[in-house]
Amino acid sequence: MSNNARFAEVASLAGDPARAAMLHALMDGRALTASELARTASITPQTASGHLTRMTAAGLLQVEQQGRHRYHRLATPAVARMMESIMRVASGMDALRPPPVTGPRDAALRAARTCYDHLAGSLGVAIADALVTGGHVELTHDAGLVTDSGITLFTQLGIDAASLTAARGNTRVLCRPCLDWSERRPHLAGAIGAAVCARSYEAAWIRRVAGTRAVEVTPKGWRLFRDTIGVRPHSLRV
Amino acid sequence: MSNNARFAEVASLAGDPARAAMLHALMDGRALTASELARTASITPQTASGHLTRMTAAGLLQVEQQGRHRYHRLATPAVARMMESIMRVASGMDALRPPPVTGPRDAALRAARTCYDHLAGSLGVAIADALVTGGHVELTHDAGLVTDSGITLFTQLGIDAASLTAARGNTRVLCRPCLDWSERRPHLAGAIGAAVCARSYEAAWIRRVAGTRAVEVTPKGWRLFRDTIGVRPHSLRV
DNA sequence: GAAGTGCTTCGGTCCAGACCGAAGCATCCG
DNA sequence: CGGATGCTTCGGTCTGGACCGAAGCACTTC
Repeated sequence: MSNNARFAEVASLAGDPARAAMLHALMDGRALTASELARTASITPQTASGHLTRMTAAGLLQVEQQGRHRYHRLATPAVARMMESIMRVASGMDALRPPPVTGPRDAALRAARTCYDHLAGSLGVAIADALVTGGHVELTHDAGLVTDSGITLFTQLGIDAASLTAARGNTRVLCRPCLDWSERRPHLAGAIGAAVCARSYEAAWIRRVAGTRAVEVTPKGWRLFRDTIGVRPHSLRV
Repeated sequence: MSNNARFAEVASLAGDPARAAMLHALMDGRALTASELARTASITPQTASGHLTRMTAAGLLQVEQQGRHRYHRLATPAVARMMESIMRVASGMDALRPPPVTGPRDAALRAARTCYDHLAGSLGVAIADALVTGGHVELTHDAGLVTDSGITLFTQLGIDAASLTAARGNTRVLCRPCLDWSERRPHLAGAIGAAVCARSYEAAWIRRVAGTRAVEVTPKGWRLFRDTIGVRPHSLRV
């Protein structure tokens, strides 16, 4: 199959509303069963099965059999990044068009959600802002860098930032900015973003809201984000 | 229209072979006429016209009337990034599957091409490698950083790297790595990548190959890439 | 073994949309 | 002005694929 045909196949797989809904449901990195996915997409199991088979064959999904359940997850982080980049175009971020009217159903998602493996939404942006303001991270739309003071802070949070220098003799801890489709400003992604998110679950600073990508911040989490990271409450729209 | 519907619309626009071909033809950042795009997609002008209207309405393309020609270009860099990220998934980079067999028609593209606003392919990767080896750039899969020696080198090449520090009181010049779908390794993107590419055209180190995204390196360019940047010829597959 | 649950395969319906021919507007040129 | 060129709109055909009901298969539980 030619490059162009493979490209079109992948894009068109993401381009069906039912499949898009299923892919979105998987954007938090968890693995869901076929029936759960069918429900979120509001289609019958047999229709969902067809979709899932095609997406797995094309390399978008990975499936794992467990008893009589089949758990589906995004095959690679690259798929999550692709979803993000499509969302960004779809949200018309760069257009002059006014921001879309948002229903109340989106509120929780806009406040705080996961973006595959890191935090996004108002919370994600506020954390990134606080880190920049505190001089712990330098961030452009292209890339990001953890400063020495940042390494200290992350260590204090229980994240071994220094070990994330990664590959090819780098001395600096770099991180990836990810443009937030709801906030239209960058938040922290990459290895550091993933580590912050993982640690936040582990230490119970945040917890999942059942059935969505939204997360909620625990009282303990509020204190920590405010006192240790320096998140300004008024910068959050919750 | 709901978020999910807008997402699906954008993805499905990219998911038609004819439209995908047109979008690919625009990936070098130039603006092409409707008939040129119709030809590259092997469809009639009236069919192309419909496609172009839809893509423009959805914010994927921007159109500029000039006499009786209508020039179409990608609306924003975000669209180009979206295309890249879909290509990456489509190329199955992360899968264990062996690299796809490539026809001779791809050879020029694989050797050197533009990726919207920067250099990619074997050439792009070789330049990135040389910069890393020379200690001019630090690069992970997440982000990149131009070192002091890099700033000196870029200045010497006629690129004012220091002015690219960008926004929010950053002191460091950061850059974005972009995973190459043909080489499966990162090359230099972001502001620095774009500046290198633009300067390369300006100084005639490279030139476009008519009708494709492929570029060819001029003799002058070979010398410069080898002697000044330190590109090792054997690392290029041309 | 029998019954229940999760998932897939098969068969058939139905519709969105990709496509082209023909015709209609613009714009440019002689 | 008249003819050529670039692009769009209109009308009609046709196919891919999304969808569901029914049936079949796999696994689990009683």
